[in-house]
Amino acid sequence: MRAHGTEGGVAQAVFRRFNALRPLPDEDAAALEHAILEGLLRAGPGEDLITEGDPVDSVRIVLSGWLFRHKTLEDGRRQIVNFILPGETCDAHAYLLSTLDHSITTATPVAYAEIKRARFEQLMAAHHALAEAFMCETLLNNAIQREWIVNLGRRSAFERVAHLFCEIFERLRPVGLIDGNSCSLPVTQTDLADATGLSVVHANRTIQELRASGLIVLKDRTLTIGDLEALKNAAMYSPGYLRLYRAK
Amino acid sequence: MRAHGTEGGVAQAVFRRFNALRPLPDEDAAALEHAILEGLLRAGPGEDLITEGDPVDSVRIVLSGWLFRHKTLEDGRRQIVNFILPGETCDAHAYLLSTLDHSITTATPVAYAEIKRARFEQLMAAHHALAEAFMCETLLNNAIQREWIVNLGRRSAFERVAHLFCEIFERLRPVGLIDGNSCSLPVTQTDLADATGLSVVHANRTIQELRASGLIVLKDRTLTIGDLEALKNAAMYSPGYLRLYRAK
DNA sequence: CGTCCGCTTTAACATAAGCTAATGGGCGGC
DNA sequence: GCCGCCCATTAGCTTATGTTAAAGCGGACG
Repeated sequence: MRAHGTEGGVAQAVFRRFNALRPLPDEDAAALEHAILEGLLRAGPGEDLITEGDPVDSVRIVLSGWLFRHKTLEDGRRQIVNFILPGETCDAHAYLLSTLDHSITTATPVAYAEIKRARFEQLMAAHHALAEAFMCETLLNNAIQREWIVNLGRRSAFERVAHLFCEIFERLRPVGLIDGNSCSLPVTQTDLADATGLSVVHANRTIQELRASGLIVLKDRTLTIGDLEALKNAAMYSPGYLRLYRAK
Repeated sequence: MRAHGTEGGVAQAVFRRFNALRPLPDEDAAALEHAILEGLLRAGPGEDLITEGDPVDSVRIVLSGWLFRHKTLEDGRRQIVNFILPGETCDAHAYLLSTLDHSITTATPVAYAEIKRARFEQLMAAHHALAEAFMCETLLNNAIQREWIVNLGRRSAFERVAHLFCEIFERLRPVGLIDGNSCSLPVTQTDLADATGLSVVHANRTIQELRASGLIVLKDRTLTIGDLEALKNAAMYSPGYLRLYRAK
């Protein structure tokens, strides 16, 4: 399994992430941890956590495993709209709009915590820094989605896939899920195609191209990036939008 | 929400919009109106309100006019990431992340209100419903951006442009800016191309196609949609993500 | 009252990416 | 140990969209 570095309980990824995004006072962190421990759940791979149009009345925080948000057109065309990585929150505040406009499906086995709306709101009211941190989580998610729009609208297939790999790598870094220059990439090429707006065939061609140019190794669901700067250049990746600074 | 938005105050669009999205108690509406009136500003067309990387320390609410959010790659490729229409908020809470990850530029003359961070936070603290309403504003913006990702990733040029037109029409409706089956569309075809991830030439071809199929008339910056249902079908538009219900 | 300029439109050609289909490889079930 | 299934890969062909270039068009302005 993954070597998680320092000991830190099931919610370690969550706190590493908040630490990189917006550090929490001890007291607030403790309150959140408490709430998380109350609502631990698990899901297998390929499970729908929530489906487009479903009512939302809780907040889910991912402790381990990958999920993705996606929407599907009537005729079956599917677009993955974001990945949800360990430490990230599925739908902070989403209950305010009653229903979700997209579906969330697990890519791997997932451990997560479910906090009911009332409990969550009580927590936010009592802990201002926590409320701000979750707000930041939502804003960051927003920023990532904007970058995806740029990716789909203005980057070539090659750049798109390269960009996605850079982003995932940088998002896994603060939660301690990269190992040297490698990280796990537990999704199929079909998923990558649906995330980059490409056909599976072309996604595969593009990955071959990335391999051929020596920028990546992708084998056994493990991504290795020899020269991250080179990959970022190839992707026209401009740092900053992720705002995950204080990471160690 | 009695007097606010019903008569022609400057902030009418704002209150109509909140009324459709998440109605405000009179008291909260009054407090917001007060804050808006304190910070009235204007900008000409083609002005950058804020540029990628700039620090943010206020919230801007658009009273009239169009703007767009955009990001530009090093080599000049530009992607419009969203339009900001009358009644919408530029960057609620964005100050939490210190700087903005994209630029905001006016497409037309714009009237807006600027509320300083401290003032805004004080307002949110004192008026819970207002805080929730702005939260909804952010969430809705998020939902729109997800739909744009689907648009760019999985819809054809024809569907994309059709979809954008449907969305704009539906977003203008609750603020009272549609007139029968027409609305203003004060942007160039270059802008439409940058919003749909197309080249200008192809955007133009696509608009011709939409005209030829009788779905739209676009002339003098005015968009007319003869049969909105037909256009929605052509666009594979699925309602719901906008959540602008209670509109009259 | 002509010229410049920004925007739209058209044309001709180039190419990135889609589609269909077939093959191969690994792995679990029987 | 063989079968079937999911996933990755390759090939061959089609097409949607990009690119470059040039022309039309109306308004602003001197």
